Amino acid sequence: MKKSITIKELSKLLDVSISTVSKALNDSHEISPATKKRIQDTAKLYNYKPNRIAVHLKSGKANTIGVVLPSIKNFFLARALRGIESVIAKTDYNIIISITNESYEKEVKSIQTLANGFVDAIIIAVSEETQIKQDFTHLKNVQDDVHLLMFDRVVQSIDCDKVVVDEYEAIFNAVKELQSKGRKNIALASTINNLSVGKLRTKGYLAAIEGIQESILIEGSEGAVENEVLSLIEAQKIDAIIALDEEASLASFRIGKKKEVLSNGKLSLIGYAGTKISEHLTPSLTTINQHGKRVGRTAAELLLKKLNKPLKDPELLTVNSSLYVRETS
Amino acid sequence: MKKSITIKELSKLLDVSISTVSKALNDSHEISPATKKRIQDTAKLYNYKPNRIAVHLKSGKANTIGVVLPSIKNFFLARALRGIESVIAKTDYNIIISITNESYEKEVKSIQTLANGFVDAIIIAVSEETQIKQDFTHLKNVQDDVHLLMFDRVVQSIDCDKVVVDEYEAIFNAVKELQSKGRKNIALASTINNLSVGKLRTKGYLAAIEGIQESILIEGSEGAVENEVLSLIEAQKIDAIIALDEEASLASFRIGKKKEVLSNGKLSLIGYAGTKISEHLTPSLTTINQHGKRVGRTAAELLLKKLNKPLKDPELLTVNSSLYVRETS
DNA sequence: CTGTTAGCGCCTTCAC
DNA sequence: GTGAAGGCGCTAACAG
Repeated sequence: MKKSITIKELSKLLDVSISTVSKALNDSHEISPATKKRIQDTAKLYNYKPNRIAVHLKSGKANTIGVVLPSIKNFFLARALRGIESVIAKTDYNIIISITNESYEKEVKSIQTLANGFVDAIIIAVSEETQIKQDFTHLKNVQDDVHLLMFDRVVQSIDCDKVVVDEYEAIFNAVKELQSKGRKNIALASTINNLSVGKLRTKGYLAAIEGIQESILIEGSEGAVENEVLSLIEAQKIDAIIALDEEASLASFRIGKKKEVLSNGKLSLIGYAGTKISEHLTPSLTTINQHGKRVGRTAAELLLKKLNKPLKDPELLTVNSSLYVRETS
Repeated sequence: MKKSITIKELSKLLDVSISTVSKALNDSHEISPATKKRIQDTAKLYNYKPNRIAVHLKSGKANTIGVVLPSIKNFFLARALRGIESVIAKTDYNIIISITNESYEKEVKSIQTLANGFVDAIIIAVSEETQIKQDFTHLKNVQDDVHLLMFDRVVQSIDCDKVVVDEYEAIFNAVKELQSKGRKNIALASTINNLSVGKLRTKGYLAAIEGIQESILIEGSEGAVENEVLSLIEAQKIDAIIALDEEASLASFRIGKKKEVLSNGKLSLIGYAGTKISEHLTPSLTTINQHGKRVGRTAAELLLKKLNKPLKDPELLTVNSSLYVRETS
């Protein structure tokens, strides 16, 4: 930790002015080739690197994009992150990630850390706690400082660019698919009824069963879902489950497997889960795939576009999901 | 994006000096309660927030720790990250994460982004490509600017704080465990023979079979491992596999399952994989658990300690892993 | 109690 | 072709 050399020190060393060094290092035409070389050489020798903080303060541009995620355990968010990265990597922007662990407080802190100078723009998927609390002032305020883009977990009342998934339609279609196969008692299992996306999916389910069957809602913690699924199966009240998230999907799967109704066609199960685990389950799990990577790419591309011409109105882009039919349906 | 208000603007607005505003906002005792309130009130009104970049440039302290990870798909690294966060969250440091996707180039870029002013310290697990390339100059140089701590994927030749897992012993013990159960033809499957940790694990394996059996090394891509496992099983050349990473574990699992040797005791399998998937496999997978979260916590705690008194010599801490015996062994 | 000044590291007119 | 000066937003002596 001997601290990098500065332009000032370099100027003293070479007995030239600070501005000469600066210009030489920026390859200005105002400096003679001779001194330019002399300066650049010693700069290299001393391993000079411009202090980004100073450059940033001076230029007012961070050249950095902040990505705020509630979790990275979440396979969808992890894929979305990769999508974002794959796009940003081709530009001269840097990416900085902050994880909120679904906490409101951490989200506020993250946003403030990033916004006040660190980054030019923020891509965020709002945390669960924030969506429960319904307090979005930190998100509103941050728009003063940086360009804001939300994806997946989106706040309606905030006017900014957004990229979402066709939650409603995806579930609606999945239910229709089950119905077309003769399923008449389709339950919905969810541990994410606090999330905007969870609510949208539930609406899609309700719309699809409208006039066909009564709704069977299984909501709560992973354990609660397990218990309720168990009693519903034992009472033979259901012949299919749509699970809205990985926890609910695996909980339903475990019970279905234990009760031996998954392989013999007594119970269909469509869930949300990562490809790897879905394929390795026995029987393998039919899932709704939200194309996280594409969502991330779309978000990053939209952001870059807006960063270039910030004038335009906010946009809302939707990425369609698709059903990956495997053995449980 | 109307740009946050600055102290200067505030001072003009209130017709006091810049430093008075600064002091008032920092709750200095030098300022009279009356003006202090007046200033703080209008600051709040205009939603003033200090520009962190300027504070940072001034103080020379970023109050931020950078975490550089090769991947977040990797369950161990994801858990380690959570461990790091859980410790840092209790301090007033912020965390900033950068993902290298196992790329040397991205690692260099990440380090440079972070080091030149952004952060006070860097916690890194080196990327695969870097370990193949064996070019560590960027890591050596960065030590001029920030405190460096490596974990898991560690570079021997660099003198810094390190937190590692007992790779050698863990495998050694796992092999001994298999041998004690009568296994005589234990193969090693790995897609990570490029990594330092992979090499260490292989050494542990070789030491454990020394004088007992010939080594059976299955190395390469996930597909290559699949093929080789298949032919070894068909030739009845092996009765156990130790797989060094999730890909090799799942590849071995798939083949073992397909050939129906996993449930009837013909083939034992010990792997590395996340708890969730390991438990959901049928049969469930015996794994070596490296306690990623504890590794992360240990790393963060060590770093904080060093950040307080930077004088002391680098330390090397080891976190022991444990065997989670499930159905495949 | 309030204000002036200097400076963090860099870049950028504007003089010379 | 080179250098001096000012300023990005903020803090911290030091004066008053």
